[in-house]
Amino acid sequence: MQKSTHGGVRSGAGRKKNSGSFKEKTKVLRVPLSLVDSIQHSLKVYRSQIRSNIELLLPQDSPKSVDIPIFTSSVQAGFPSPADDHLEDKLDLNKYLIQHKEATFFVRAQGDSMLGAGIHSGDILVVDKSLQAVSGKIVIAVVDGDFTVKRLHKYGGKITLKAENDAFDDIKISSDSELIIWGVVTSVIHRCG
Amino acid sequence: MQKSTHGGVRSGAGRKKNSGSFKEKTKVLRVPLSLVDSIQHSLKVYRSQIRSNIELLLPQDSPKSVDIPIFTSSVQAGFPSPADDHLEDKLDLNKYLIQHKEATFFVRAQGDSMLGAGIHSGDILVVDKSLQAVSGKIVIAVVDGDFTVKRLHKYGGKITLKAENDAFDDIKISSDSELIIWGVVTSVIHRCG
DNA sequence: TGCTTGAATTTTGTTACATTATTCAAACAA
DNA sequence: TTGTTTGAATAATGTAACAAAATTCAAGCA
Repeated sequence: MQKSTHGGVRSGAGRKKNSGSFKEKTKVLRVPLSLVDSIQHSLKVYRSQIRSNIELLLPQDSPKSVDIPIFTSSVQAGFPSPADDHLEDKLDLNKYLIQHKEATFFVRAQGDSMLGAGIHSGDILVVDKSLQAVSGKIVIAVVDGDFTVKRLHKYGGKITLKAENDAFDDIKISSDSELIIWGVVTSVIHRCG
Repeated sequence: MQKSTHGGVRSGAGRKKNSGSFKEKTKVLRVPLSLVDSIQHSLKVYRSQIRSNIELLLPQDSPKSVDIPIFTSSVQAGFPSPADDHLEDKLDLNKYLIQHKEATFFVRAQGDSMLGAGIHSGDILVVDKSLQAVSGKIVIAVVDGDFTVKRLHKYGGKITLKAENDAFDDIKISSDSELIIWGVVTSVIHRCG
């Protein structure tokens, strides 16, 4: 039997640090069983964000603690509550664009698949996670782990994510693909420059 | 040296199952460092809920919009016809009491410290977690791990949780006590029995 | 009868471990 | 030379194991 000689010392080889799905160190935590599912759901979404290189901007107000909301609506364990001072009567834009501060995020759009809907690459999308994702809305969705912005169509029990650009294909949601509606796009901020 | 004879078999002794702070089994999960803080914050709140034996009722999720006719006129000559589909003068209690469905919870009040504000023990409180906890609001707060319902007072940088009943003392928030504003009470449902 | 004590048992935060995934240069083939 | 294959090196990741702390309660004591 010929011994392969591919072997030998390979200094410099090996997996790189922070090459995991979170791109950072991890830690083990003990949590109650009833929260396991929702935490894991959140981790899955979080992973997708990172994988898709999504730039997530939280509504200004919580400057330092970048709290990614952990628990989605069905869980009662609380969100961090920013019980700050009140500012009031200023900056109408926030009030105008944001209905649910706790559920609103800004996402920078990538790609041109939604040009027809006025969404250019680089635009900032105002996303409300608390809105019902009804047919016809433009949604941020996670399909099989990948983030995408499309218009949601539900018809006859079939779900389709439609691109608003002929150069892009629609995404038909088959029964074995995984769809997570992450939020509904309520506004688009496009900067001319 | 006298050997104490307290020892010996003690069948039946030992810590009881599910006597931990979650009152259920736990599991270890590996999570990214950047989420550790917010998860632990949520766990702390969750623990407080359990410790205080809070009865948490989530808004009914899909009860098909419970429309109850409003009797606006002083003359209630007959019931409005249910066939009178075309809405407008109908009130959906859910819609009326709940502004942010994702952020709204019902909590059953315990104790009489807020009698003056019309909150009786056993009442159901509608709590909106997305509202700003400004001075003067009745809030659900977690003070050093304990749930409580009080009126929030901020004055000159000092925070006080005021009971609405002379038999109860106010809670002054010192700098080393921990205050988490859990939500703002928007309505009280009192059942006459 | 009531208080003290420590054995029994569980919780809980952390470490250890085994398996999997990833990376890359040496070895090989063209 | 240039590209491809291979497996050693290294890190991620889910789970098991562990130790320390917390809790419970009956035996022993006053």
